[in-house]
Amino acid sequence: MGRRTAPVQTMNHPFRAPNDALIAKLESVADLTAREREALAALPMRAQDVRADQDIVREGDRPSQCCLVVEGFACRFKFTEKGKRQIFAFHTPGDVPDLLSLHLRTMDHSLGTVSPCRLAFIQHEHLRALLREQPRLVDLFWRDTLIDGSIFREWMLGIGRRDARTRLAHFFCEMFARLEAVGRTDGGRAPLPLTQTEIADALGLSTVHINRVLQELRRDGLVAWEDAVLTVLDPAGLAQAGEFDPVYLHQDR
Amino acid sequence: MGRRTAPVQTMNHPFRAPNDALIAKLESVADLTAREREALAALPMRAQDVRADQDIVREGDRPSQCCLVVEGFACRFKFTEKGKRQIFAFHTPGDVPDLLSLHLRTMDHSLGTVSPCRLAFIQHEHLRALLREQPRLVDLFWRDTLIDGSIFREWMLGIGRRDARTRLAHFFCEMFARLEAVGRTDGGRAPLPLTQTEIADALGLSTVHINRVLQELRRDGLVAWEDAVLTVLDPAGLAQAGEFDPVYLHQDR
DNA sequence: CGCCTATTTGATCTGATTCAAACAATGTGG
DNA sequence: CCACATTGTTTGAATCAGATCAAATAGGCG
Repeated sequence: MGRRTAPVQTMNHPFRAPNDALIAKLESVADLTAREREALAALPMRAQDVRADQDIVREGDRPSQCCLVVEGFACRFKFTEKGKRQIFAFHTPGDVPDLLSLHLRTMDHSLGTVSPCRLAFIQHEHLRALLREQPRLVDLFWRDTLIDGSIFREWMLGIGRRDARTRLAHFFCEMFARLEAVGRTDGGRAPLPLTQTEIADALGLSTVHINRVLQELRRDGLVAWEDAVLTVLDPAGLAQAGEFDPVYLHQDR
Repeated sequence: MGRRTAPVQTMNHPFRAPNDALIAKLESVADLTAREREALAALPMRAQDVRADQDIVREGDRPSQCCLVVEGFACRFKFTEKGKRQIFAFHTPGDVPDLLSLHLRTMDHSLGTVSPCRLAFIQHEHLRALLREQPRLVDLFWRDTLIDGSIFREWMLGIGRRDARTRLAHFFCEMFARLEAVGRTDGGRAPLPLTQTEIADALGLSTVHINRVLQELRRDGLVAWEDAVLTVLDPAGLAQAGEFDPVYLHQDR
């Protein structure tokens, strides 16, 4: 249904420089000093538009740069030997999904676009220089890595121990909460330019089953989701259906 | 079968001071300078023996200290609202499973012992002082967090997309590889003081099913596992059965 | 118009769960 | 030292959530 038609721009916030996306994200995590903001604004990066479904970095690669998502949605994933895909995370503007390549030589999974994206690439050397100059940013990035891990655990809990309906409801809650935290929502609406197959691969289910469960959530008046836009119709009901408790997102600081 | 009988000591390596467990772990990750080693040896910590199945930190807690595993096995877990448990990780000597509490105020999951353990508690303030004094250690710990995340992703892939037999074989491979990396194996043997229920909770399966699949792996001559000791009888066969590729453990440096 | 991708529906199958009970090993108190 | 409780493992039978297979529908787009 035309999800690929979704423009690079993901609902409001047209950033001038790609650096602004990173600064905004970090400011949602902690207060930045003027000096830190300056240093981040001066961080050299090369912006590039990429269409949907393109690999950015592949399992086994040894990158010398990191990738900042400026606009659009990206995801991290890996295939089973039998060819089944598991998506580990969806990433939104301001995220640096492969920050790990700064400390882990070889990629243990792949990174790709899900919607058309504007990306910005940052050389490791520049990132290292920045962190040497502004050591407190190390703590911020480290903290971000920790939150990343917390989200992985929550997904694991869902995949391992919750039924399909709960999992999907929880997923919608999480995506909405995360997008809200970076100012990408509009009332009860949030951009969600994904296919049902991608959600299935993220939740460890089949596309067919996602479809059926999705109809259930719609029928129960909890959500609407069309034209790449998720609308949460009944926040409390959805949270209850998804056993959603946002503590694990650590948005408090 | 008497796993609770397992002594606090987990196969060789009786550490003198608890600090040595931490130093040994970090040295398996990177070379330490003499100064770093000294600083780590001087890190104040309070050792304590704890019996099996005890909670150390609970979801919702706001710890002011971290916990180092000196001997024994610990695990991190969380319950579903319906009371189902998912275990996210097993931790072995040298690990600091709740290092995240240094940067995330409230625990989003619990930490407990699985076997009798010797633990050592380190006040956040002391850890912070150490990292201020030896900034390179921040990178080591951050790297450790990243590897933690990588392991979470691999578990997610298994739970979401691999069948029970593959999952269990993979699990045995991983535990063996990790224990080997910290010098806790003896030929093809490694301590594994877990119950089938704990493995089930880690792999998102039922105890009954773990039992049946385990019998399969035994019948096929891939592993033996008795008296809390895992014996890998056919490393290549087990790795193949588990689709095991250790890249994600990032043991190379 | 015709192609491609995504969604939807129906029918069937199966890996894994659940329930229930037996069995085995260890530890405990009298 | 035995009776008994406790915890963990094993087995069998019934059931089910979700997968798989197959095909129809529906938009968007060159």
